[in-house]
Amino acid sequence: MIRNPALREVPLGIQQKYIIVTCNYVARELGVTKLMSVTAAKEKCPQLVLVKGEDLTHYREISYKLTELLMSYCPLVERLGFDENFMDITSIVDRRLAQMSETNKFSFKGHVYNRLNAEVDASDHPKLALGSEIAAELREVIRSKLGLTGCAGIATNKLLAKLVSGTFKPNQQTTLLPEKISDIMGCLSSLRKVPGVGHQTAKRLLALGVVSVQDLQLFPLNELVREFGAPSAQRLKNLSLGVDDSPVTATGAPQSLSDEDSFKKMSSTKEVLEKIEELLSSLLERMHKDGRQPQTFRLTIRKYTATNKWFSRESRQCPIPNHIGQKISSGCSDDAVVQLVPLAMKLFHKMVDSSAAFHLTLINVCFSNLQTRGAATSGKGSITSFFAHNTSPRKTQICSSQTQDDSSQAGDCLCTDHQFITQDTSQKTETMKSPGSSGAALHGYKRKQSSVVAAEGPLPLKVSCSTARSDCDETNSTMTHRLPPNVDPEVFRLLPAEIQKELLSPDYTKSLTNTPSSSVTVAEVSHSTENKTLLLFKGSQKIKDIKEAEDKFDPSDSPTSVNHQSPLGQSLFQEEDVMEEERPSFPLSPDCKFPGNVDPKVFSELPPDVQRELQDEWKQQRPVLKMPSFRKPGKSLMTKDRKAAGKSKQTNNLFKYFKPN
DNA sequence: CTGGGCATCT
DNA sequence: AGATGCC
Repeated sequence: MIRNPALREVPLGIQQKYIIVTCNYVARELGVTKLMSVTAAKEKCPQLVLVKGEDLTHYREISYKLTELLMSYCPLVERLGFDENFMDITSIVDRRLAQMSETNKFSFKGHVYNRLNAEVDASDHPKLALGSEIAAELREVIRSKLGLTGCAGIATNKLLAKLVSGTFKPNQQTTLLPEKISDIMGCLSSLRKVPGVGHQTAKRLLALGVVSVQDLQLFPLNELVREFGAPSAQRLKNLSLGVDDSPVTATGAPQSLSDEDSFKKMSSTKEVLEKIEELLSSLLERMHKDGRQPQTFRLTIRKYTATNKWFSRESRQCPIPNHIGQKISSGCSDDAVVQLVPLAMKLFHKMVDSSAAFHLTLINVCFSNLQTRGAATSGKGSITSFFAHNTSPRKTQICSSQTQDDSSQAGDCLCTDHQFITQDTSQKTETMKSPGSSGAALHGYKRKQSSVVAAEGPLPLKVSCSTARSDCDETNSTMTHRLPPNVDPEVFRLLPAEIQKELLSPDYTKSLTNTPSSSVTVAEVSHSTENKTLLLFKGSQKIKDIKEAEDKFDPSDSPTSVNHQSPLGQSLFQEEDVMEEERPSFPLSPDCKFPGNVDPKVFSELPPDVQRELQDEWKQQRPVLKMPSFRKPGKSLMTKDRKAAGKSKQTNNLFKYFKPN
């Protein structure tokens, strides 16, 4: 509808193959629903206008624009699919609350679940009331800047925000008060309505006699544990009660890019090869725009079988040799296709015996293990990053609102190269996710290399972070006393700050297993307040021509200008700062022996065994410094620890050089 | 029971 | 690498 405003007034369906994947509200009023077959939809609504939607490019672009817009007001934005975003706006709420004078009056914007707005005393729920105001403001910004409308839910956790967001459907918002939690949970017509309870889970619950949400609320936990295991059992039970302690975690840039196509039948290798070429060339284009370098390639297929009709996909994956990876990120797409096709076919033949008949109904190509070029092979904990010329090792960053022993309430620390600007200079920012997700550049900024390489464990002290140097000083002066027993303090002091900090992180000090895995924890983000306010934006149908929207907002305005005018006030990002490219300041070495950012001189001075490890890694034979897929804060620490312990052999040997002889 | 993505857990 | 879940 944005691309063709005339479509706004007609019943419109978006078609992928034989399915209407979604449709506008005009069509819905005429009986068209999502996921309806094209024939059924045409029957119901002969005037239905169809637009092909297999190519997601436009949707993806708008989707990320929206996420980035939200992120400019608050970095804690978590994407859920292309059209939903969770936001933890606690910090904005608290700031407003603090700035508010006694005389200010509260009021809820939009609906309040199961209450008549007029009867609600907003001062009973000041934070949620402010949340509803912020939601209204954000929705207005989204409308004026992007031309999108949508719903929002305001509640005390993600589950509830999501559930309540849909209560008043097109383009409205609803706030859920704590005293209405049981109402909204009890109203759910089936367990399947609970986000997190999918088909399989619902089936298993049904086998236990659990049908409704109420059944689950009352079902004995120990029996649930028997079926699902303790963590899942507790999670399910919590969900049924409207309890959800999962934090909003900044999604950052995607961890994989893929492209796929489905079809009725494909049965020759020639067709397969051509399809793979086609998919690869479009995927490579996206990959190039992303700027990161994939380390892994995966091919997925779906075979037609009578018994296993439509589901069950199988896949094979392999590492991408470095010389090919370079071509991908440098934009030699044609070369890359040529090099990748044989790789893909190899994987294909691992799954399909082409001497016999076969019948495929889907092919998917995927790049994953995406590495930012500045960070070389192993973002955090990487030795390799310290070989870069001209680029000081990146600052670690972290930080949460309110760690346990953070004495100054507003003094949360952030360490990044781009400083995020806030009006309140004492207030810094939040956890970002991965190397490469540099705030404003989640998607498609070519060679937008984040300077954030490492996120690290919670340090129970403040770390000043304006420069690497002061970082280092601070570390030296305040932390050496916590060294593990087998570490020589002399050696320690000579290390770069990042390594120092990592050695001091709980993973090291606890187990000495030398894991490079990061240990950002859940706690900082989610335990910060008792009354977390979360927003969910859902759906978006457009109301205005995008051109109109741009007219309304002076296009010459820098993106920041709206922030100055907006009552939301302080954007955390100074656009110039964010957009400013950090040029890869090291040239790509013509010498293929080393990755482009490795100084041969430094390399030659390394101990032979470390040299060998690194070379092995570069050759992709033995990923000694295999980058742990970045762990989001907030997931099971158990899992992380187990992984770390189990993988200690694969991590680098740096640690042994600290044992004093 | 169809469609093109994504993520997380095992 | 598969299963599951979300949009």
